[in-house]
Amino acid sequence: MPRDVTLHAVAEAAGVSLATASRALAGTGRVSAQTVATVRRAAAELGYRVDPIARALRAGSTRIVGMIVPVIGNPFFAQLVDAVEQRLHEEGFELLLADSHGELAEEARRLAVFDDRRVDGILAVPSDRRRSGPALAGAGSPVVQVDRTSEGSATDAVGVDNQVGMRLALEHVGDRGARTLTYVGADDVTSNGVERFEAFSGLIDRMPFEAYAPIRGEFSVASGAAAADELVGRGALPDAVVTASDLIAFGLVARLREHGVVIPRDVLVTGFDGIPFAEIFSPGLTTVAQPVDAIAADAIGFLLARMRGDDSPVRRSLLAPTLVVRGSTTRDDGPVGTARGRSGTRRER
Amino acid sequence: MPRDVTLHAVAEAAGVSLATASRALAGTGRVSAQTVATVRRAAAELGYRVDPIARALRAGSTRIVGMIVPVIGNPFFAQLVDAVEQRLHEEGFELLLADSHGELAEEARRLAVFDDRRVDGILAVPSDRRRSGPALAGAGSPVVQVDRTSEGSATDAVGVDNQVGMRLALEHVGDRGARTLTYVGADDVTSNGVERFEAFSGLIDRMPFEAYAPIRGEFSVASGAAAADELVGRGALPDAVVTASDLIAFGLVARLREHGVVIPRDVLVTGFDGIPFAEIFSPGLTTVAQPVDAIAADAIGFLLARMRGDDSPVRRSLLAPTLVVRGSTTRDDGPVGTARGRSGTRRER
DNA sequence: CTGAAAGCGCTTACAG
DNA sequence: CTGAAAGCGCTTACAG
Repeated sequence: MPRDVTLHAVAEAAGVSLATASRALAGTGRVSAQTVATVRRAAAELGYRVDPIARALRAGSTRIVGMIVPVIGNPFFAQLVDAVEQRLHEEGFELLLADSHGELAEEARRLAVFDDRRVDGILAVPSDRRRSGPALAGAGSPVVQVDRTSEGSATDAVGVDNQVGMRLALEHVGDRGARTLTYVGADDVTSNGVERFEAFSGLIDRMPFEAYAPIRGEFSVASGAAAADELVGRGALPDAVVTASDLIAFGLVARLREHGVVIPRDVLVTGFDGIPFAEIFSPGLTTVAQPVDAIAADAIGFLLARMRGDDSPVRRSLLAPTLVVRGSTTRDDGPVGTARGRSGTRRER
Repeated sequence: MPRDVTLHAVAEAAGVSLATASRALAGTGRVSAQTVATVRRAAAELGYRVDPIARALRAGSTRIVGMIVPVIGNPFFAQLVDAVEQRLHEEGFELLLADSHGELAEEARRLAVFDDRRVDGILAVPSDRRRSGPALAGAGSPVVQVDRTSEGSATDAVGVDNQVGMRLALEHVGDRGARTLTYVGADDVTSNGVERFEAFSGLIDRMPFEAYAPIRGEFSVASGAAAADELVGRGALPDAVVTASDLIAFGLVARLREHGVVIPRDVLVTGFDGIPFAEIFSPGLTTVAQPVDAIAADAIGFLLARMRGDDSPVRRSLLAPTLVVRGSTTRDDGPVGTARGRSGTRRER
């Protein structure tokens, strides 16, 4: 369908040329205040809205930002997309959303489409720490990596400070009396998988804990459930399990329950992310909550700056998370430890 | 940044005109097989990809579908967006996502942007049954309403069969021995709020239940929690609470627990939607699961047909949900009812 | 079957 | 400060 009211109509109504009308509306170039007023009035009366397609073809800017996430079905990414969409819209941009489903090839394909579509910028949650780099580096518009990073693509990045997060979780379970710990997290495919594990490992050496062999899989409920089986199979349970995501913690707790292990009575459990569901989970999940809105704001701030041509050195913003304490680490009968000693309670199903 | 390889370059390499190159690539018009092959080879060698912006300006089609949801943070909509994005991509379309945050004005604004952007079609989850109509009816491209419907906009619609869903829930709790029921759902602002309530009301008259006064708020955890307070305040609890969404059920169960009411021992509870979280909730939530993939597929099917010019009568597709039985309605000690009689167990906090 | 030309609706040097 | 003109990269009548 043809446009109803074009710039041509506005120019005609205002009695000026197409060029002047364009400049008056855009507020660019030297145009008399008088002319600007006349043109703007005409545009308003006619209900003129610039055609983004024509502008994009000519000016090269689409005012669209592409965002690619591993999977929108993960509540954490849903929260992130929500925050991003809102802020982007405030800035006058639209969001083109793509889901890589964690697949590298799909990710590359979607990034290529972003290029074809001439998005002005890209927000990417890379699917693979070591292999997402090339596709990101090859993008035709500025890229900001969000939540996760990949090697080999020197772009701005915004994410949570995993070091701080892990320390919060560890100090908390320590305060609650835990002495033996098991880490349940994700493998080395993602930066968060690596960083959270390394943060845990580094901190544990300087703290009065005994750490059992870590279990590493994926950021998923299923993976947490598998970890529960593994833990129970080992025999002695730790005082606490520190996980790398809320989904993992959910799966872990749910499966431990089936094994007859009661949280927090038998084991303390912490999550990571702070998704809304952690609050209504039973028991409420103590978790390291990410400042999602701040992450979105910073990421978009970086992206807008790059889009304006900012060529300052690449920067990485690490935002501090906060600990939200709930039932999964708090028991009515006070801190664990003294009462239970260092050996975990063994529960058979 | 200027395009690297344009149609012009392809035409030159193939030794044909721009027009012929365009037709050969599009597979439109009469072009000799020989020419088509030559042009396609040249395009492949040069790595040519059509510029969607230029094509859109000229041809009017963007191959972008806009989708507006009340809030992507709601796991049900996240699931829906996930399914839609996947299918749309299979069909060669991109997804422009907008979030109305349940506000009518925002919804209208986002729909206007979709028009400006010349999306080829719109998938909408209307925020208001009675007031979203005009904005939808005024859209410049085909619209399919998904999950919810609004009055006054005669568009295709796809959603779950609420009648079937409610019947599944009611028959199930009946089988489990419940005789007294309370409905906890959403108000009249959305079509699902109305339909689920009316389905409940209509069915209850023909079934051997005694229904207590319904409680209606929003499709949210907070609303479910408030309903729990209300229920407990009334004194006698029903044998079962049938809710209109999983989020409501979560809030309800979590708050009832704080009041000392144990599910399913004291009250059976059912949800609606079938979001992934229902499975790991404790107790697992028995819920009416929506066929999300089928809903997405149907919606996109309708939309594509309209985009192709199909002008058959407006149709509405109602997809049957299925019941997923979990712990919130199943107790080890068998059906309720006989043991507990018709009066609900009263629990004080 | 193929090509020359117009044109989608803007923006932006280039003149004046 | 303002206008005439070119052109972004395609598609599509219109001729032939």
